[in-house]
Amino acid sequence: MASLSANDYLNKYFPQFELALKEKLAQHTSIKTFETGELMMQPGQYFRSTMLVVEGKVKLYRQGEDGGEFFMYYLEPGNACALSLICATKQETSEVMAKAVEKTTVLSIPIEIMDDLVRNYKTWYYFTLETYRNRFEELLQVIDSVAFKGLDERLMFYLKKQTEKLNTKQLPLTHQEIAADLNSSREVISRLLKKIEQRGDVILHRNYVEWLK
Amino acid sequence: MASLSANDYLNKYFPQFELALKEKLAQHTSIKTFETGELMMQPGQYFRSTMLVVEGKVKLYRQGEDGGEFFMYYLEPGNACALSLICATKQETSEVMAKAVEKTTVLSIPIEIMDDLVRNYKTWYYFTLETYRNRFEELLQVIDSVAFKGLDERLMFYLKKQTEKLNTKQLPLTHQEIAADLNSSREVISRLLKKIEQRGDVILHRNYVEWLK
DNA sequence: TTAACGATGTGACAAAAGTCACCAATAAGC
DNA sequence: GCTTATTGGTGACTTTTGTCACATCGTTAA
Repeated sequence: MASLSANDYLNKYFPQFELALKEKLAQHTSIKTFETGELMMQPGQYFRSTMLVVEGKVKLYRQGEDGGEFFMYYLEPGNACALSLICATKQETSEVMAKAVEKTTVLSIPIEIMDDLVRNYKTWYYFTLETYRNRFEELLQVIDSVAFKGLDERLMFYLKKQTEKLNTKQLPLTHQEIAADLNSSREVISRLLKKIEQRGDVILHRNYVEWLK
Repeated sequence: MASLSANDYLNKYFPQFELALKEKLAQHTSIKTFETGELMMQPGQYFRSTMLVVEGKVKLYRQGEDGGEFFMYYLEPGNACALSLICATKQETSEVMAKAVEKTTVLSIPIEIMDDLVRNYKTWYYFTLETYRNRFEELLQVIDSVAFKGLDERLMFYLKKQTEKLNTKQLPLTHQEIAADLNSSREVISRLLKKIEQRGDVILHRNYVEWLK
């Protein structure tokens, strides 16, 4: 992966930004990278900047008191972290975990210019609204699946979302990892996957699950 | 309840708004009322305006495909509907149900002036951020309780929240209503309440539950 | 007063999900 | 090669939650 400038990234992943906004951002952002597996955000942490993802993939999840995890959604190039937008502006702490699941590059925008951005750049304002809205809707979907559906349906929903986001039908997930994301147990997931395999919707392999739909 | 003007309401429930903003809003908002039980928002509906709650109480909940309900949170005087803020601006449809649980009055702000507001009134901009943030956090709490906790703990969490929001320890809720809000069944809730009563945390009465903590 | 209705209590059973114990297959390191 | 760790499969059992059937108790309306 060649090393791009902030400007290159903005043109590639944020083409909707008006020219003046891109120039402004190029001047004031710094580029940061995170290694695979690195924690980018955790409860209690303060933000001095907000982040635009431009390479890699970030997994957002909630952590329970008992240490259990609960997957919410991924951020990809072109996305911003809604929470960092809010928390940076308000100087409050975040409530979720964010982990780089691939080598990830972000543009880091200092909070000092956030006021200026939202006030003077219409495309930025719309971008933040869009971001809030999308994350809100993702959360609503998550709530739906937990509130109204059994684990079998949630598993299907999860696998479907993974194929979309990971952009492959060979999902590189162990049963243990799936169980963690859904806050369930490995045995239960194994059994449900078997059922789904017998229905013909997936084929199980070692270390990956093949989605057939 | 005496009939107040938009200006009165703004001074009472939105004192943090700068003077110029209050004047602007007073000029452009209309006052709407909803009767107890009236639906204010439902999936698929478009918004031509956003709403500031100034009297009453609004219940926001998600509706499942099978018709089941799932309570998310209440809006009270001084709150805005985060979704109407987003949806009005973006001209997209909402995804949740909102119902007035008391006679409710709102200030209705036409979308035409939203751009102006966020751009030229700093206190408005902060207010919207605060609104997003609060709703986001409430959703995260809801997710937590469903993802990590059993029905007994969720029930406790629910009752506690109700005492805070309804501002009374005599919760005017039937077991049936509680079951609906938690998307469970009446018998299960009755049994769990009995257990909680035996622990000494509540006393059960006909048509209401007394919270003792 | 009485019939009807809504709210609640409860036992019996079913279904879903979690837990425990253990085994088998594969991969990785030495 | 052998050993070990990881991954996945499975049966037996428990706990939690949902469902069904029915009883009881107040309240309300005719």
